[in-house]
Amino acid sequence: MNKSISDLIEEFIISSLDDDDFIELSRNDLAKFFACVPSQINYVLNTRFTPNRGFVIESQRGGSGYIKVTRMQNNNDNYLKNALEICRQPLTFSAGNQIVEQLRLRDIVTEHEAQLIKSAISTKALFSPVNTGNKLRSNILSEIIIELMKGG
Amino acid sequence: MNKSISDLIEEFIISSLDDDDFIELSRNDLAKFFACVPSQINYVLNTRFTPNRGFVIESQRGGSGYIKVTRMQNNNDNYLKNALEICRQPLTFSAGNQIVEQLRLRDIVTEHEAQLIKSAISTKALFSPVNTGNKLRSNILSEIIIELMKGG
DNA sequence: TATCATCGAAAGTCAAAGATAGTCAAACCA
DNA sequence: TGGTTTGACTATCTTTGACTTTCGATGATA
Repeated sequence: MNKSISDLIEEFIISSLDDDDFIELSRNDLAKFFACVPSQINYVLNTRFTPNRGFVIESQRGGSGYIKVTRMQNNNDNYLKNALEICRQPLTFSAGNQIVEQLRLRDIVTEHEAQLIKSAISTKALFSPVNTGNKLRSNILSEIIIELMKGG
Repeated sequence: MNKSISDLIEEFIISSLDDDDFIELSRNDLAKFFACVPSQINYVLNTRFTPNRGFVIESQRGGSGYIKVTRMQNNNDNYLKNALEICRQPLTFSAGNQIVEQLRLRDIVTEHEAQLIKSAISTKALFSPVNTGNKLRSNILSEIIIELMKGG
């Protein structure tokens, strides 16, 4: 089989993950190493290192920027996979809550964590006349903080 | 990870705050020590030693000028009230994150909880072409589940 | 001696330049 | 025809430097 550059880049990243659960790369260096354009690194990450396949990508731009690839440890958990699938559809408050309760029952989250998540997805948190991302964020954080104020 | 000069300056200041609740520095001396221009010190202070992160900066110009960095230590109840106040305004991702980091620093939430909250208010979670509440809810839950899949 | 002008030594501001990474669509190829 | 490759354009974070503001010290003068 003739491997594409993308295949080689994929292999390189996967073998780098042998030792640790995550690696940090420089997009530009990696592109130079494989003699490709930098955006091809993004292509590989977007097509092969998805949450579905058990990876999480984080990055930072600017001076001393980086791309961090993390291998998930729990991505084989069938319930989580399933829940993620369900979350591709819109969820009512009640449906969302049921998922959170399942997470709790299976001990994937603590009681406290479950409460926080419920606050984050409560109708009140997600309601806003002006639905800008930033306003939603402050709404959600407000509800979480109110939950935290309950003490514990 | 390749640290930027700004990262190093941040670390230096934070470790200087290990012993005391405040330090006084000379902007010029610090700049010389890190072989950078003086205004880079301001950059670090403005981006990393913000009130949201729990620091107060005072300074004096002129002959015997100085910069004083103080670590805030009001109690957690006050902090929560204060944070709730801040949340009445829209928050950028970075501003939201700083609040979550404070919650962590003050041991109001665990590391795991902090990660979950960050997922909930991430740009990706709050982005949706159709900003209905239900769609947002499933977005947020997706990001949280992906975070849970990372394991730990 | 009291006051005031001046000067030098800080720190502050802000915008441009530099260094990364991200997006997206066209072109390419198997 | 669908997955790859490319590159132009964009977004974000850092570094730099020219210009501004403030403060204390010093010296001149009434």
